[in-house]
Amino acid sequence: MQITRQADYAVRAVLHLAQIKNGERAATSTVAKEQRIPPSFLAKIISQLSIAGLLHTSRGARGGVTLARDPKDITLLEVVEAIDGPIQLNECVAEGGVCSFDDNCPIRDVWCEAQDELVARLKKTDFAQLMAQTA
Amino acid sequence: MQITRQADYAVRAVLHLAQIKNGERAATSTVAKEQRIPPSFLAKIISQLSIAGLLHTSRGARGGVTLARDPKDITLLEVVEAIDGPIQLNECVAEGGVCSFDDNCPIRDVWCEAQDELVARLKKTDFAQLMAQTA
DNA sequence: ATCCTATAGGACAATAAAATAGTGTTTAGA
DNA sequence: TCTAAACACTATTTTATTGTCCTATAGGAT
Repeated sequence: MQITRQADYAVRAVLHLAQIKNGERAATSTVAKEQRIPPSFLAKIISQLSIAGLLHTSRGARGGVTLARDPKDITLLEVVEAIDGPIQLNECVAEGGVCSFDDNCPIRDVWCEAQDELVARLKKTDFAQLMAQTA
Repeated sequence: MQITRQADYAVRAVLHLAQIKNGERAATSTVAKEQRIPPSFLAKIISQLSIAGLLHTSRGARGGVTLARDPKDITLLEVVEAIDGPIQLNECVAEGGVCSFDDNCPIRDVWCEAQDELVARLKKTDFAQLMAQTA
């Protein structure tokens, strides 16, 4: 019942990028150092975030990473789900509906509700808000 | 970001016991069969729930398991935490405060809030409520 | 007393997932 | 063209999860 280290790193990395003025590029290695993330681990995370369309990367000398959108248009939920996949508090709470019990299983219901609440909260939290709190 | 199978099994087992009239004892093997839980796995789960004080066990012939309290006095949170340990959405959200960053880390804050909300919901859900929904 | 049944609990196996390291390739700016 | 940086793999290490199995032990019932 915890997000992975990867997702936490991803959130910190995105917040770091959001805090750079003028949307300048930052090297993965720099982000890694400042956020204390194992560099080669962060590389993979950056890659996934890029595939998810959350940030742009550019290769070559003076290359680096930037946010693909305005911080206020990136939600915590997007970043977490890009890394950890969709949030699912219990196995039976899935699209396919793998629950082998009743359709009106009370256990499934309560997890669905709790999950919806959590997802809603993460969805309404964007990175502009997170930045504001630091200052 | 998911409760373990163990915790899910525990919840189903407790709900099963709650549904037995007159608080009669049920054998672990019976519960296992009806809830489709691997029997020897359930034995260990039952043991943990017993240590946590959520249910009473009695050995010997015609022994079995009963709830230690009224279903309405057992919360979903208690059962889940008895098995999975305290709910912690992110590593930095812990008692010791292992977060190596600022005290006012915005990331930590948002996870704390989301976690509090989730915990509150699980705490206010008791097994009498869950039973009511089945009927 | 002595069966018989059911919990208690430890050892251990099989996956699975998470976290990290490493290595070479490709790209593009200076 | 040299170099810095992302990219794409692969491998390794560690830890958690999900079980199984086996033996001990307690306690009713006869």
